[in-house]
Amino acid sequence: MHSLLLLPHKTVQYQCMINVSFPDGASRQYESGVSALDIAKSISEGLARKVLAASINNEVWDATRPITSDVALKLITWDDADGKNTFWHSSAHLMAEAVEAKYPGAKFWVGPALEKGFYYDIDLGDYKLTEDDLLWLEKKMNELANQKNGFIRSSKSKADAIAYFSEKGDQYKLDLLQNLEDGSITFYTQGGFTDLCRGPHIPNTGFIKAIKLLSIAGAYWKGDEKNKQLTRIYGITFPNQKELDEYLLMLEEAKKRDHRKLGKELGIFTTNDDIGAGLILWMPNGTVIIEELEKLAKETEEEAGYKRVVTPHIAKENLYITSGHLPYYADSMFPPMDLDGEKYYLKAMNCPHHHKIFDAEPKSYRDMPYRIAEYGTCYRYEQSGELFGLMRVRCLHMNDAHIYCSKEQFAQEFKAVNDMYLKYFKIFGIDKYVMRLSLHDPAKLGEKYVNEPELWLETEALVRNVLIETGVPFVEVKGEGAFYGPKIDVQIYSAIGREFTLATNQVDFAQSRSFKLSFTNQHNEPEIPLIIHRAPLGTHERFIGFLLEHYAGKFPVWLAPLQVKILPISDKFLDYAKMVKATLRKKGVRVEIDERSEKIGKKIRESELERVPYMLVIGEKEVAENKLSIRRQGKGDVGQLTVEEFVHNIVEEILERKSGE
RNA sequence: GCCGUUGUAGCUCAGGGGUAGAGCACUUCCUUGGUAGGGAAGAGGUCGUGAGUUCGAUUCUCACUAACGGCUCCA
Repeated sequence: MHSLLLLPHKTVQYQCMINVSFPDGASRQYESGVSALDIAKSISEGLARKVLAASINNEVWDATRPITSDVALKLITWDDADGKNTFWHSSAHLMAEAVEAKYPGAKFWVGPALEKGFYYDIDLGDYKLTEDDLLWLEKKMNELANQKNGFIRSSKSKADAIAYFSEKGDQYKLDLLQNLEDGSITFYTQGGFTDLCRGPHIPNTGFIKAIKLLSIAGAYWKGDEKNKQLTRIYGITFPNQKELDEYLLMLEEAKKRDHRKLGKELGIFTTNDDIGAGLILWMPNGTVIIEELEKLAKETEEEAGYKRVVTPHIAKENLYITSGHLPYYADSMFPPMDLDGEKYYLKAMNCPHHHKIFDAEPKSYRDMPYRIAEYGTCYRYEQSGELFGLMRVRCLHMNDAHIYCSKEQFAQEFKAVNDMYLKYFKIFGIDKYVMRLSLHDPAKLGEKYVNEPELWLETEALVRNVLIETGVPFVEVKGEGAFYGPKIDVQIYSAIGREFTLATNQVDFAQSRSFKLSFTNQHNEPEIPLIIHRAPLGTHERFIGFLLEHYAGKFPVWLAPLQVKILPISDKFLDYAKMVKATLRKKGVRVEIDERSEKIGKKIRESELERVPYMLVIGEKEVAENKLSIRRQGKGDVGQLTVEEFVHNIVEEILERKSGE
């Protein structure tokens, strides 16, 4: 279809040959003006059918774009990230074409590819898009895809482009054009739709074989909430129906381990309209997990030389003026209670309270590092639309601690904290996370970040070094630091793919000064301490939300709300069951008996669904042999043990906090 | 907070201008059964809250509230 010989304008280039080298080191000669797709065809038709784009000297190009100089070429298919990217971005154009067909006059902002799928932000005027419209659009997209329309690239001068969109009255594309340089402006047309676009695109729409439009959302133009809200349509496409089906199935599976669903099913937490949005009621099963986590934290922190403190949930306004939180975060705090002319705030963080404890008694270098820890209850007035299950709430219990140390002690202390994180992650088997070194944004000094450019750079270097020494891979992100210093954030993803900070380890070079904190050093001089804010287990809310999804509700034995369920086959064996229960209870094991007169099959089914790690089946045989039939959740019958053996095993499993896998 | 969707029994959901239904769970009875649902009967709902339209609203309209999908935000 795109045979070189059928393109007469290329005949002038016939004499000129170019050298194309391939990833395997081979190279071949082609006529100048050849496209990557032509080259693929010259290798095999089958390959050509799979080529979505091409990497030309490490730049992704349209597979159909003529190549006129010596290049290093790599053909890009669906198996490459760039291939999917090109495919999904092209799908966004296809969707835009369908949208324009239904709503002539729709104005388009941007339509990028995502990690999974794509979206397009569109101004539909007063029209409100419905779910039914999505079905119509899907159908239209399939129809347009079947037309196998090529994505045709063309260049335009900036003046022409401006004229084109001025006539269309498209202020969005005109805005995009402002930042583009003349000579680099390209348009792509497929079928009846033309869009300003840098590309690249797949050869034609026919590659898109399976289409699903997922959701409609509002999105502020340019991500600024002061701007108009555009309509955003999310979708995903695949080169075949099978992959789409698999993807949709995977989405459904992910929803099954959503912590909100599991939290309800397993009796972990609830909320109530009369109490308020984002205010979590921990039910008995959730409370067991909270207490186990606190036990772990207390043991770990005690061993690491922390002392525990307890502080009230409210404080006077002046505290937050001193801390500097109020000007930055007043909107995120519950409004103050005004009492006798004095304003009291619910605390949104524990730091200022802890600073006052540090300051309560004079400190010398002998007291340093001074480490104080608290599972502190904080209240944050998150905007209503931001609340999300356990992950984003208005009352949270933070695994907080503050370490006050000298500059010399800092690196060691910071590293010890980092090591504590890694220790925890090993216990929980957490491996899918990203360590993020969150830095300040120099452009926002004095606005979002305390105006101490040198201290920023100095502490950022200290933190970076700790990360390098630890050997954990990390990414650096500007503009994510706290207002008082850089930090390491541990980023995780919820079952439905949302990103959250699970834990955080922060440096603070500012608040010591605000609070006039100091200690007397070896030279009998006052010295300002550095402060480390750390929360390796984050908050109970977010951490347990994460754990629910991480374990899909199947907690390891030490965390499981109910660890053992005894299932007598009939009530004739209740006495033996009660004896076993008492033995386990004495060892601190959380155990219950299912005394109902139900069949064993039903008792097993329900215990399995409750995710009880161990089920003990007791019948005539067990009583006669003084044994237990053990069933492990998810694994079925695992054989018989004596009561003593089982107790020994489970106690060890709990004490060592074994992962159970 | 913004855009959109939703709110019916403890849970999952059907229904619809004439005050409501299923399955599971629950209670009682029968059943005493060996590794993922034994049988029967019963009880349970101001249809999220408030107002409006109507002879009549759970159903239509509006406001509020909460949840959900996003955006923005996230100490």
